[in-house]
Amino acid sequence: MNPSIFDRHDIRICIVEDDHVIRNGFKEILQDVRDFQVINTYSNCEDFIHHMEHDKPNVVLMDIELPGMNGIEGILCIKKKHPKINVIVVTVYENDQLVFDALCAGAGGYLTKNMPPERLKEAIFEIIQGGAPMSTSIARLVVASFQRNQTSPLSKREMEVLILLAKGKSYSSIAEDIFVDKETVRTHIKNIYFKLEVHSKEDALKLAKKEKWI
Amino acid sequence: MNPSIFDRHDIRICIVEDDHVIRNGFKEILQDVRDFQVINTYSNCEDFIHHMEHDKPNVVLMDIELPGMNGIEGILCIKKKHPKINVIVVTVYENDQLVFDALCAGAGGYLTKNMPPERLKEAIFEIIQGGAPMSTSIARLVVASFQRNQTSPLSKREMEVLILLAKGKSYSSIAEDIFVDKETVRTHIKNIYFKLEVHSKEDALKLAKKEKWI
DNA sequence: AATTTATCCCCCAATTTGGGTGACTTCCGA
DNA sequence: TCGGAAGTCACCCAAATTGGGGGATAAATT
Repeated sequence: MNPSIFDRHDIRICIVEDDHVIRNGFKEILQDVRDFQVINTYSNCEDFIHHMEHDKPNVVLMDIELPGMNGIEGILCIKKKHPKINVIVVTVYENDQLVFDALCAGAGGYLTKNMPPERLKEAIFEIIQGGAPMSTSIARLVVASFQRNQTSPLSKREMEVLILLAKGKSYSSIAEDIFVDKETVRTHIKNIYFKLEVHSKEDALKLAKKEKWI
Repeated sequence: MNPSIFDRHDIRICIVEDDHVIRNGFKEILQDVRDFQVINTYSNCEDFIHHMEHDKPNVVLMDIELPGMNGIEGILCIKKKHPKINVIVVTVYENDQLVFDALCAGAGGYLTKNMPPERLKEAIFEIIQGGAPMSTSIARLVVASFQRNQTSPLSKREMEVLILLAKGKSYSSIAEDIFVDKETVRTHIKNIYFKLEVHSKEDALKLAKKEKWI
Protein backbone atom coordinates (compact mmCIF):
# COMPACT_ATOMS: atom_id res chain seq x y z
CA MET A 1 0.00 0.00 0.00
CA ASN A 2 2.68 2.49 0.94
CA PRO A 3 4.97 3.57 -1.85
CA SER A 4 8.03 1.40 -1.77
CA ILE A 5 11.44 2.59 -2.71
CA PHE A 6 11.02 0.71 -5.96
CA ASP A 7 7.97 2.68 -6.91
CA ARG A 8 9.62 6.02 -6.75
CA HIS A 9 13.35 5.97 -7.03
CA ASP A 10 14.88 7.54 -10.07
CA ILE A 11 11.91 9.44 -11.35
CA ARG A 12 13.01 11.18 -14.54
CA ILE A 13 11.33 14.52 -15.07
CA CYS A 14 11.17 16.93 -17.99
CA ILE A 15 9.65 20.39 -17.89
CA VAL A 16 8.05 22.10 -20.89
CA GLU A 17 7.23 25.73 -20.07
CA ASP A 18 7.90 28.88 -22.06
CA ASP A 19 8.26 31.27 -19.10
CA HIS A 20 11.85 30.82 -18.00
CA VAL A 21 11.18 32.13 -14.50
CA ILE A 22 8.53 29.49 -13.88
CA ARG A 23 10.57 26.88 -15.70
CA ASN A 24 13.58 27.45 -13.49
CA GLY A 25 11.35 27.80 -10.46
CA PHE A 26 9.94 24.31 -11.01
CA LYS A 27 13.42 22.97 -11.62
CA GLU A 28 14.63 24.49 -8.35
CA ILE A 29 11.72 22.99 -6.47
CA LEU A 30 12.19 19.52 -7.90
CA GLN A 31 15.88 19.00 -8.47
CA ASP A 32 16.82 18.48 -4.84
CA VAL A 33 14.03 16.05 -4.06
CA ARG A 34 15.24 12.57 -3.35
CA ASP A 35 14.23 10.15 -6.12
CA PHE A 36 13.72 13.01 -8.58
CA GLN A 37 15.97 13.73 -11.53
CA VAL A 38 15.16 16.80 -13.59
CA ILE A 39 16.59 15.59 -16.88
CA ASN A 40 15.93 18.61 -19.02
CA THR A 41 13.77 21.68 -19.38
CA TYR A 42 12.34 23.05 -22.61
CA SER A 43 10.66 26.26 -23.68
CA ASN A 44 8.50 24.57 -26.32
CA CYS A 45 6.98 21.23 -27.26
CA GLU A 46 8.92 20.66 -30.45
CA ASP A 47 12.26 20.72 -28.67
CA PHE A 48 11.04 18.28 -26.06
CA ILE A 49 9.59 15.90 -28.62
CA HIS A 50 12.90 15.80 -30.46
CA HIS A 51 14.67 14.83 -27.26
CA MET A 52 12.17 12.58 -25.52
CA GLU A 53 13.66 9.37 -26.94
CA HIS A 54 16.93 10.36 -25.37
CA ASP A 55 15.59 11.91 -22.15
CA LYS A 56 13.29 8.96 -21.42
CA PRO A 57 11.25 10.84 -18.82
CA ASN A 58 8.72 9.20 -16.54
CA VAL A 59 6.91 12.45 -15.95
CA VAL A 60 6.56 15.58 -18.05
CA LEU A 61 5.28 18.85 -16.64
CA MET A 62 3.58 20.56 -19.54
CA ASP A 63 2.34 24.09 -19.99
CA ILE A 64 -0.65 24.65 -22.27
CA GLU A 65 0.03 27.98 -23.93
CA LEU A 66 3.31 27.56 -25.74
CA PRO A 67 4.86 29.10 -28.82
CA GLY A 68 4.37 26.84 -31.85
CA MET A 69 2.71 23.55 -30.99
CA ASN A 70 0.40 24.00 -28.02
CA GLY A 71 0.26 21.74 -25.02
CA ILE A 72 -2.78 19.76 -26.12
CA GLU A 73 -1.25 18.91 -29.48
CA GLY A 74 1.96 18.18 -27.65
CA ILE A 75 0.27 15.68 -25.35
CA LEU A 76 -1.35 13.92 -28.31
CA CYS A 77 2.02 13.68 -29.99
CA ILE A 78 3.81 12.43 -26.89
CA LYS A 79 1.14 9.88 -26.03
CA LYS A 80 1.06 8.58 -29.58
CA LYS A 81 4.73 7.66 -29.46
CA HIS A 82 5.15 6.90 -25.77
CA PRO A 83 1.83 6.18 -24.08
CA LYS A 84 3.60 5.37 -20.83
CA ILE A 85 5.00 8.85 -20.27
CA ASN A 86 2.95 10.58 -17.58
CA VAL A 87 2.01 14.11 -18.53
CA ILE A 88 0.93 16.58 -15.88
CA VAL A 89 -0.51 19.81 -17.21
CA VAL A 90 0.56 22.84 -15.21
CA THR A 91 -1.22 25.98 -16.31
CA VAL A 92 -3.03 29.11 -15.24
CA TYR A 93 -6.08 28.19 -17.26
CA GLU A 94 -9.11 26.64 -15.61
CA ASN A 95 -11.26 26.81 -18.71
CA ASP A 96 -13.59 23.81 -18.88
CA GLN A 97 -12.92 22.93 -22.47
CA LEU A 98 -9.16 23.17 -22.05
CA VAL A 99 -9.24 20.84 -19.07
CA PHE A 100 -11.31 18.24 -20.89
CA ASP A 101 -9.27 18.57 -24.07
CA ALA A 102 -6.10 18.00 -22.08
CA LEU A 103 -7.50 14.95 -20.30
CA CYS A 104 -8.88 13.53 -23.54
CA ALA A 105 -5.49 14.06 -25.15
CA GLY A 106 -3.97 11.92 -22.43
CA ALA A 107 -2.94 14.18 -19.57
CA GLY A 108 -2.73 12.20 -16.35
CA GLY A 109 -3.01 15.20 -14.08
CA TYR A 110 -3.92 18.87 -14.20
CA LEU A 111 -2.56 21.47 -11.81
CA THR A 112 -3.04 25.20 -11.69
CA LYS A 113 0.02 27.37 -11.20
CA ASN A 114 -1.23 28.92 -7.99
CA MET A 115 -0.40 25.83 -5.97
CA PRO A 116 2.13 25.57 -3.15
CA PRO A 117 5.47 24.06 -4.24
CA GLU A 118 4.85 21.05 -2.01
CA ARG A 119 1.83 20.15 -4.14
CA LEU A 120 4.01 19.82 -7.20
CA LYS A 121 6.23 17.25 -5.51
CA GLU A 122 3.24 15.34 -4.18
CA ALA A 123 1.65 15.37 -7.61
CA ILE A 124 4.65 13.69 -9.18
CA PHE A 125 4.71 10.95 -6.57
CA GLU A 126 0.96 10.61 -7.00
CA ILE A 127 1.02 10.11 -10.74
CA ILE A 128 3.89 7.62 -10.50
CA GLN A 129 1.80 5.63 -8.04
CA GLY A 130 -1.07 5.47 -10.49
CA GLY A 131 -3.04 8.45 -9.29
CA ALA A 132 -4.30 11.48 -11.16
CA PRO A 133 -3.23 14.67 -9.36
CA MET A 134 -5.62 17.55 -9.86
CA SER A 135 -6.14 20.94 -8.27
CA THR A 136 -9.29 21.04 -6.17
CA SER A 137 -11.15 23.23 -8.64
CA ILE A 138 -10.16 20.96 -11.52
CA ALA A 139 -11.28 17.85 -9.66
CA ARG A 140 -14.63 19.50 -9.08
CA LEU A 141 -14.94 20.39 -12.75
CA VAL A 142 -14.17 16.83 -13.72
CA VAL A 143 -16.59 15.30 -11.25
CA ALA A 144 -19.28 17.81 -12.15
CA SER A 145 -18.97 16.76 -15.78
CA PHE A 146 -20.53 13.45 -14.84
CA GLN A 147 -23.54 15.06 -13.29
CA ARG A 148 -26.54 15.99 -15.33
CA ASN A 149 -28.92 18.84 -14.73
CA GLN A 150 -32.13 16.99 -14.24
CA THR A 151 -34.14 20.15 -14.59
CA SER A 152 -35.23 19.31 -18.11
CA PRO A 153 -38.86 19.90 -19.07
CA LEU A 154 -39.07 16.29 -20.19
CA SER A 155 -40.84 13.55 -18.30
CA LYS A 156 -39.05 10.47 -17.04
CA ARG A 157 -40.24 8.37 -19.94
CA GLU A 158 -39.32 11.03 -22.44
CA MET A 159 -35.80 11.21 -21.01
CA GLU A 160 -35.54 7.45 -21.36
CA VAL A 161 -36.50 7.69 -25.00
CA LEU A 162 -34.15 10.61 -25.63
CA ILE A 163 -31.22 8.72 -24.12
CA LEU A 164 -31.88 5.71 -26.32
CA LEU A 165 -32.23 8.01 -29.30
CA ALA A 166 -28.81 9.41 -28.41
CA LYS A 167 -27.36 5.92 -28.72
CA GLY A 168 -28.30 5.96 -32.39
CA LYS A 169 -31.26 3.67 -32.02
CA SER A 170 -34.22 3.70 -34.38
CA TYR A 171 -37.77 4.18 -33.15
CA SER A 172 -38.46 0.46 -33.55
CA SER A 173 -35.37 -0.45 -31.59
CA ILE A 174 -36.31 1.92 -28.79
CA ALA A 175 -39.80 0.47 -28.74
CA GLU A 176 -38.39 -3.02 -28.21
CA ASP A 177 -36.09 -1.78 -25.49
CA ILE A 178 -38.81 -0.22 -23.38
CA PHE A 179 -41.51 -2.75 -24.29
CA VAL A 180 -44.00 -0.42 -25.90
CA ASP A 181 -45.32 0.01 -29.41
CA LYS A 182 -43.35 1.90 -32.02
CA GLU A 183 -46.26 4.33 -32.20
CA THR A 184 -45.83 5.16 -28.56
CA VAL A 185 -42.20 5.97 -29.11
CA ARG A 186 -43.21 8.22 -31.97
CA THR A 187 -45.63 10.04 -29.73
CA HIS A 188 -43.00 10.52 -27.06
CA ILE A 189 -40.59 11.91 -29.61
CA LYS A 190 -43.21 14.25 -31.00
CA ASN A 191 -43.80 15.51 -27.48
CA ILE A 192 -40.08 15.87 -26.89
CA TYR A 193 -39.71 17.93 -30.04
CA PHE A 194 -42.69 20.06 -29.07
CA LYS A 195 -41.34 20.74 -25.59
CA LEU A 196 -37.83 21.47 -26.80
CA GLU A 197 -39.13 23.45 -29.76
CA VAL A 198 -37.05 21.50 -32.23
CA HIS A 199 -37.96 19.56 -35.32
CA SER A 200 -35.31 16.91 -35.64
CA LYS A 201 -33.32 14.33 -33.76
CA GLU A 202 -30.12 16.24 -34.36
CA ASP A 203 -31.43 19.46 -32.82
CA ALA A 204 -33.01 17.66 -29.89
CA LEU A 205 -29.75 15.89 -29.04
CA LYS A 206 -27.70 19.04 -29.53
CA LEU A 207 -29.92 20.92 -27.08
CA ALA A 208 -30.01 18.06 -24.60
CA LYS A 209 -26.24 17.80 -24.60
CA LYS A 210 -25.78 21.56 -24.30
CA GLU A 211 -28.08 21.56 -21.29
CA LYS A 212 -26.37 18.47 -19.91
CA TRP A 213 -29.58 16.47 -19.74
CA ILE A 214 -27.84 13.50 -21.31
CA MET B 1 -7.57 31.47 -1.78
CA ASN B 2 -6.94 30.02 1.63
CA PRO B 3 -9.92 28.66 3.49
CA SER B 4 -11.17 31.34 5.83
CA ILE B 5 -12.76 30.56 9.13
CA PHE B 6 -16.07 31.33 7.46
CA ASP B 7 -15.62 28.61 4.92
CA ARG B 8 -15.22 25.86 7.40
CA HIS B 9 -16.62 26.55 10.83
CA ASP B 10 -19.59 24.55 11.88
CA ILE B 11 -19.48 21.84 9.28
CA ARG B 12 -22.45 19.57 9.95
CA ILE B 13 -21.75 15.94 9.14
CA CYS B 14 -23.93 12.85 8.87
CA ILE B 15 -22.68 9.32 8.40
CA VAL B 16 -24.63 6.58 6.59
CA GLU B 17 -22.89 3.24 7.00
CA ASP B 18 -24.31 -0.13 7.97
CA ASP B 19 -21.21 -1.54 9.67
CA HIS B 20 -21.39 -0.14 13.17
CA VAL B 21 -17.66 -0.56 13.78
CA ILE B 22 -16.78 1.58 10.78
CA ARG B 23 -19.64 3.96 11.52
CA ASN B 24 -18.40 4.59 15.04
CA GLY B 25 -14.82 4.65 13.84
CA PHE B 26 -15.58 7.49 11.48
CA LYS B 27 -17.51 9.29 14.17
CA GLU B 28 -14.55 8.98 16.54
CA ILE B 29 -12.18 10.34 13.94
CA LEU B 30 -14.35 13.31 13.08
CA GLN B 31 -16.13 14.35 16.23
CA ASP B 32 -13.18 16.01 17.90
CA VAL B 33 -12.06 17.96 14.88
CA ARG B 34 -12.47 21.68 15.29
CA ASP B 35 -15.22 23.02 13.00
CA PHE B 36 -16.77 19.57 12.63
CA GLN B 37 -20.06 18.52 14.16
CA VAL B 38 -21.11 14.93 13.68
CA ILE B 39 -24.84 15.48 13.84
CA ASN B 40 -26.04 11.92 13.47
CA THR B 41 -25.08 8.51 12.19
CA TYR B 42 -27.37 6.05 10.41
CA SER B 43 -27.20 2.43 9.42
CA ASN B 44 -29.33 2.90 6.30
CA CYS B 45 -30.39 5.50 3.76
CA GLU B 46 -34.07 5.58 4.59
CA ASP B 47 -33.44 6.64 8.18
CA PHE B 48 -31.13 9.40 7.08
CA ILE B 49 -33.53 10.69 4.44
CA HIS B 50 -36.29 10.93 7.03
CA HIS B 51 -34.05 13.05 9.22
CA MET B 52 -32.11 15.13 6.77
CA GLU B 53 -34.53 18.06 6.94
CA HIS B 54 -33.88 18.21 10.63
CA ASP B 55 -30.16 17.34 10.60
CA LYS B 56 -29.36 19.86 7.88
CA PRO B 57 -25.94 18.38 7.14
CA ASN B 58 -23.37 20.07 4.95
CA VAL B 59 -21.61 16.80 4.26
CA VAL B 60 -22.84 13.21 4.21
CA LEU B 61 -20.47 10.26 4.26
CA MET B 62 -22.29 7.54 2.39
CA ASP B 63 -21.63 3.85 2.04
CA ILE B 64 -22.72 2.12 -1.17
CA GLU B 65 -23.82 -1.32 -0.08
CA LEU B 66 -26.59 -0.77 2.40
CA PRO B 67 -29.63 -2.75 3.47
CA GLY B 68 -32.73 -1.51 1.69
CA MET B 69 -32.11 1.50 -0.53
CA ASN B 70 -28.53 1.41 -1.81
CA GLY B 71 -26.14 4.32 -1.77
CA ILE B 72 -26.61 5.30 -5.42
CA GLU B 73 -30.40 5.52 -5.06
CA GLY B 74 -29.83 7.32 -1.80
CA ILE B 75 -27.65 9.97 -3.44
CA LEU B 76 -30.26 10.53 -6.15
CA CYS B 77 -32.92 10.94 -3.50
CA ILE B 78 -30.83 13.32 -1.38
CA LYS B 79 -29.72 15.43 -4.34
CA LYS B 80 -33.24 15.70 -5.63
CA LYS B 81 -34.47 17.32 -2.44
CA HIS B 82 -31.31 19.08 -1.29
CA PRO B 83 -28.86 19.57 -4.14
CA LYS B 84 -26.53 21.56 -1.89
CA ILE B 85 -25.74 18.67 0.44
CA ASN B 86 -22.26 17.36 -0.32
CA VAL B 87 -22.15 13.60 -0.51
CA ILE B 88 -18.86 11.76 -0.21
CA VAL B 89 -19.01 8.07 -1.02
CA VAL B 90 -16.88 5.95 1.28
CA THR B 91 -16.72 2.34 0.18
CA VAL B 92 -14.56 -0.69 -0.41
CA TYR B 93 -15.70 -0.96 -4.01
CA GLU B 94 -13.52 0.36 -6.80
CA ASN B 95 -15.70 -1.04 -9.54
CA ASP B 96 -15.72 1.31 -12.54
CA GLN B 97 -19.44 1.30 -13.07
CA LEU B 98 -20.18 1.91 -9.42
CA VAL B 99 -17.84 4.90 -9.34
CA PHE B 100 -19.41 6.45 -12.41
CA ASP B 101 -22.93 5.71 -11.24
CA ALA B 102 -22.19 7.40 -7.93
CA LEU B 103 -20.68 10.47 -9.58
CA CYS B 104 -23.55 10.68 -12.06
CA ALA B 105 -25.99 10.43 -9.18
CA GLY B 106 -24.37 13.47 -7.64
CA ALA B 107 -21.58 12.29 -5.37
CA GLY B 108 -19.05 15.06 -4.87
CA GLY B 109 -16.25 12.77 -3.75
CA TYR B 110 -15.34 9.09 -3.67
CA LEU B 111 -13.02 7.54 -1.11
CA THR B 112 -12.01 3.95 -0.54
CA LYS B 113 -12.10 2.64 3.00
CA ASN B 114 -8.42 1.79 3.06
CA MET B 115 -7.39 5.41 3.53
CA PRO B 116 -5.61 6.91 6.51
CA PRO B 117 -7.96 8.68 8.95
CA GLU B 118 -6.31 12.00 8.15
CA ARG B 119 -7.51 11.69 4.60
CA LEU B 120 -11.11 11.60 5.75
CA LYS B 121 -10.74 14.91 7.55
CA GLU B 122 -8.93 16.48 4.61
CA ALA B 123 -11.63 15.24 2.26
CA ILE B 124 -14.36 16.99 4.21
CA PHE B 125 -12.49 20.28 4.18
CA GLU B 126 -11.78 19.77 0.53
CA ILE B 127 -15.39 19.25 -0.51
CA ILE B 128 -16.55 22.22 1.55
CA GLN B 129 -14.01 24.35 -0.28
CA GLY B 130 -15.43 23.28 -3.63
CA GLY B 131 -13.12 20.39 -4.36
CA ALA B 132 -13.85 16.79 -5.19
CA PRO B 133 -11.89 14.48 -2.90
CA MET B 134 -11.03 11.16 -4.49
CA SER B 135 -8.72 8.29 -3.68
CA THR B 136 -5.78 8.14 -6.05
CA SER B 137 -7.07 5.06 -7.83
CA ILE B 138 -10.50 6.62 -8.25
CA ALA B 139 -9.04 9.83 -9.63
CA ARG B 140 -7.14 7.76 -12.15
CA LEU B 141 -10.29 5.89 -13.15
CA VAL B 142 -12.12 9.14 -13.62
CA VAL B 143 -9.38 10.77 -15.65
CA ALA B 144 -8.89 7.62 -17.72
CA SER B 145 -12.56 7.72 -18.63
CA PHE B 146 -11.84 10.79 -20.72
CA GLN B 147 -9.16 9.08 -22.69
CA ARG B 148 -9.98 7.12 -25.78
CA ASN B 149 -8.17 4.10 -27.17
CA GLN B 150 -7.12 5.41 -30.50
CA THR B 151 -6.35 1.97 -31.77
CA SER B 152 -9.46 1.67 -33.89
CA PRO B 153 -9.21 0.17 -37.36
CA LEU B 154 -10.90 3.25 -38.76
CA SER B 155 -9.14 5.98 -40.67
CA LYS B 156 -9.10 9.58 -39.46
CA ARG B 157 -11.86 10.59 -41.82
CA GLU B 158 -13.97 7.59 -40.86
CA MET B 159 -13.60 8.48 -37.18
CA GLU B 160 -14.73 11.99 -37.98
CA VAL B 161 -17.82 10.63 -39.69
CA LEU B 162 -18.53 8.18 -36.90
CA ILE B 163 -18.33 10.91 -34.27
CA LEU B 164 -20.77 13.07 -36.18
CA LEU B 165 -23.03 10.06 -36.63
CA ALA B 166 -22.93 9.60 -32.88
CA LYS B 167 -24.32 13.11 -32.47
CA GLY B 168 -27.47 11.96 -34.21
CA LYS B 169 -26.69 13.68 -37.48
CA SER B 170 -28.05 12.49 -40.81
CA TYR B 171 -25.75 11.66 -43.72
CA SER B 172 -26.65 14.97 -45.39
CA SER B 173 -25.90 16.91 -42.26
CA ILE B 174 -22.53 15.19 -41.86
CA ALA B 175 -21.74 15.91 -45.50
CA GLU B 176 -22.35 19.62 -44.94
CA ASP B 177 -20.22 19.59 -41.82
CA ILE B 178 -17.15 18.13 -43.46
CA PHE B 179 -17.71 19.78 -46.84
CA VAL B 180 -18.05 16.69 -48.96
CA ASP B 181 -20.85 15.13 -50.94
CA LYS B 182 -23.50 13.04 -49.23
CA GLU B 183 -22.37 10.12 -51.36
CA THR B 184 -18.90 10.36 -49.90
CA VAL B 185 -20.34 10.14 -46.42
CA ARG B 186 -22.30 7.11 -47.50
CA THR B 187 -19.15 5.47 -48.76
CA HIS B 188 -17.31 6.20 -45.54
CA ILE B 189 -20.13 4.68 -43.56
CA LYS B 190 -20.23 1.60 -45.76
CA ASN B 191 -16.50 1.19 -45.15
CA ILE B 192 -16.97 1.73 -41.42
CA TYR B 193 -19.64 -0.98 -41.32
CA PHE B 194 -17.43 -3.30 -43.33
CA LYS B 195 -14.42 -2.78 -41.05
CA LEU B 196 -16.46 -3.11 -37.87
CA GLU B 197 -18.46 -6.02 -39.29
CA VAL B 198 -21.76 -4.38 -38.42
CA HIS B 199 -24.79 -3.53 -40.51
CA SER B 200 -26.36 -0.58 -38.77
CA LYS B 201 -25.68 2.72 -37.11
CA GLU B 202 -26.80 1.37 -33.78
CA ASP B 203 -24.35 -1.52 -33.81
CA ALA B 204 -21.48 0.62 -35.06
CA LEU B 205 -21.99 3.13 -32.25
CA LYS B 206 -22.43 0.43 -29.65
CA LEU B 207 -19.13 -1.16 -30.64
CA ALA B 208 -17.32 2.17 -30.88
CA LYS B 209 -18.47 3.14 -27.41
CA LYS B 210 -17.60 -0.22 -25.94
CA GLU B 211 -14.11 0.08 -27.39
CA LYS B 212 -13.90 3.72 -26.26
CA TRP B 213 -13.17 5.01 -29.73
CA ILE B 214 -15.72 7.77 -29.23
C1' DA C 1 3.19 -2.17 -57.87
C1' DA C 2 -0.23 -2.76 -54.58
C1' DT C 3 -2.97 -0.92 -50.87
C1' DT C 4 -5.28 2.43 -48.40
C1' DT C 5 -7.68 6.60 -48.25
C1' DA C 6 -10.74 9.95 -49.82
C1' DT C 7 -13.68 11.46 -53.08
C1' DC C 8 -17.84 10.90 -56.07
C1' DC C 9 -21.58 8.53 -59.13
C1' DC C 10 -25.65 5.41 -60.18
C1' DC C 11 -29.47 2.09 -58.91
C1' DC C 12 -32.85 0.05 -55.67
C1' DA C 13 -36.14 -0.99 -51.90
C1' DA C 14 -37.25 -0.99 -47.19
C1' DT C 15 -37.31 1.69 -43.29
C1' DT C 16 -37.33 5.79 -40.81
C1' DT C 17 -38.72 10.11 -39.79
C1' DG C 18 -41.58 14.15 -38.91
C1' DG C 19 -46.11 15.99 -38.82
C1' DG C 20 -51.24 15.85 -38.20
C1' DT C 21 -55.14 14.19 -35.51
C1' DG C 22 -57.58 11.54 -32.22
C1' DA C 23 -58.48 8.45 -28.18
C1' DC C 24 -58.02 5.89 -23.84
C1' DT C 25 -56.21 5.26 -19.10
C1' DT C 26 -53.89 6.50 -14.87
C1' DC C 27 -52.21 9.41 -11.54
C1' DC C 28 -51.37 13.60 -9.06
C1' DG C 29 -52.20 18.07 -7.22
C1' DA C 30 -55.26 22.00 -6.58
C1' DT D 1 -63.38 16.08 -7.63
C1' DC D 2 -61.87 18.37 -11.57
C1' DG D 3 -58.15 19.36 -14.80
C1' DG D 4 -53.87 18.49 -16.53
C1' DA D 5 -49.85 15.80 -17.14
C1' DA D 6 -48.15 11.52 -18.44
C1' DG D 7 -48.20 7.32 -20.88
C1' DT D 8 -50.20 4.42 -24.09
C1' DC D 9 -51.77 3.23 -28.97
C1' DA D 10 -53.86 4.10 -33.82
C1' DC D 11 -54.10 5.75 -38.59
C1' DC D 12 -52.90 8.93 -42.44
C1' DC D 13 -49.30 10.92 -45.38
C1' DA D 14 -45.02 12.30 -47.89
C1' DA D 15 -40.33 13.13 -47.74
C1' DA D 16 -36.03 11.71 -46.23
C1' DT D 17 -32.93 8.38 -44.66
C1' DT D 18 -30.67 4.20 -44.66
C1' DG D 19 -28.33 0.02 -46.11
C1' DG D 20 -26.69 -2.63 -49.86
C1' DG D 21 -25.17 -3.36 -54.64
C1' DG D 22 -22.32 -1.87 -58.30
C1' DG D 23 -18.79 1.20 -60.08
C1' DA D 24 -14.83 5.24 -60.81
C1' DT D 25 -10.82 8.46 -60.00
C1' DA D 26 -6.88 10.58 -57.71
C1' DA D 27 -3.54 10.92 -54.08
C1' DA D 28 -0.90 9.14 -50.67
C1' DT D 29 1.51 5.35 -48.42
C1' DT D 30 3.74 1.14 -48.29
